[in-house]
Amino acid sequence: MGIKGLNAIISEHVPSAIRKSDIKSFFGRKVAIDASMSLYQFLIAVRQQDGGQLTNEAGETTSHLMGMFYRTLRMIDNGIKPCYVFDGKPPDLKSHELTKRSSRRVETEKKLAEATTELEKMKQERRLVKVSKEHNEEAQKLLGLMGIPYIIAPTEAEAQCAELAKKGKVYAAASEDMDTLCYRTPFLLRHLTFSETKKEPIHEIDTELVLRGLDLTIEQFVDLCIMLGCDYCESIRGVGPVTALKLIKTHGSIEKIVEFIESGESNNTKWKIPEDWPYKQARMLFLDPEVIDGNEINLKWSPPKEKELIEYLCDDKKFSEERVKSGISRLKKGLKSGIQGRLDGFFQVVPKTKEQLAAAAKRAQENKKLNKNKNKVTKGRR
DNA sequence: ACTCTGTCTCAAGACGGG
DNA sequence: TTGAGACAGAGT
DNA sequence: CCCGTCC
Repeated sequence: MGIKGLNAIISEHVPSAIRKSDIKSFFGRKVAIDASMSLYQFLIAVRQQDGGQLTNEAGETTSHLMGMFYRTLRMIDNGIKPCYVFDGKPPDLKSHELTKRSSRRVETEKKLAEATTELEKMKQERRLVKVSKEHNEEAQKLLGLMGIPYIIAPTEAEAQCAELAKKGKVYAAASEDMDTLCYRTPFLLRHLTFSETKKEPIHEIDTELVLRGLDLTIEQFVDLCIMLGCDYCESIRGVGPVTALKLIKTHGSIEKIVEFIESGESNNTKWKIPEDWPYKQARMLFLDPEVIDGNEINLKWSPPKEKELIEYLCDDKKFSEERVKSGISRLKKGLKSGIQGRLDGFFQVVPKTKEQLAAAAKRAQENKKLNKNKNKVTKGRR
């Protein structure tokens, strides 16, 4: 999941592509969210003292519903209209990664069985967390009752989120996952959820500014990400972020880099290109992912189905009726104020004038130089 | 001196009462 | 699981 | 802010 060290590269080389802002500045915006990723976080994080998940009387897990319900409310309160995107089938290339993960699971299961202390059991249990079909379906049911739209992506949710943003159906993709940039989402929002309450402001990453700032085409950027390390294939051992960027800059593509290394010109014997390296397929998964055409998608935010929502959450899942009812009124209120929401699409399709883009790129370049000069700066805290 | 690797750590949600 | 940050150690 | 509760 994600691209290793990409965040660090962007912060260092193109800090101006990351705009930091308050959640309020997204009022009226629509955003696409990777649902499966959220569910995973909730399942891991929403726990009780004893480390167990929240459940109803029948012992069915409710952590994911809890998280999804309140996080969604929180966004609605702030005038943000979320659309959730669920993962479809993972692409074949990911199966290597996935089998690795499942063999790790088997080991963890063994350790769990052998675990003696409660603490040890808890630790292993957390590692075993997986988003099941049921979790996904329950979350979809919840969203349906809340009147929040969702989409089931053909493959990767991130790719579909980016597609929605590209076609102006939403303003941005909201995710912690940097690989959303590889799908060329106009904007990526990080920390959208835990701003306000927590420390960090929301980071809004502008993909075009990243490309211009690094002076790479999208193809080169994707190649860079593959070399940094992605989910789809190996990277070249011994080549870290610094070298990867240098190589892409001087050679322009992985093809050329492979040629360069194999020809021996690099007078560097240690770098080993992975065998049968499927970087071309990986590249295509980023450049041309399987998605539903955004133009065919019509996102609708509807009033909540009050009675059924109470039945589902309170009767079935044992949520507090008082809280759910208050949630319902928050939903209705948020929906009303959202009617005159911003027209995300309009400004996206014809994004910025050339002048604006050029000015922004220039700023990025200048920033880059500045940053280079003050080597070893203490990381800005706040 | 620089870069990369490996190993360690920690936290991960949302909310509110005190 | 991820990601980040910190740090040690090895290779160039 | 800390720390317990939510289910």
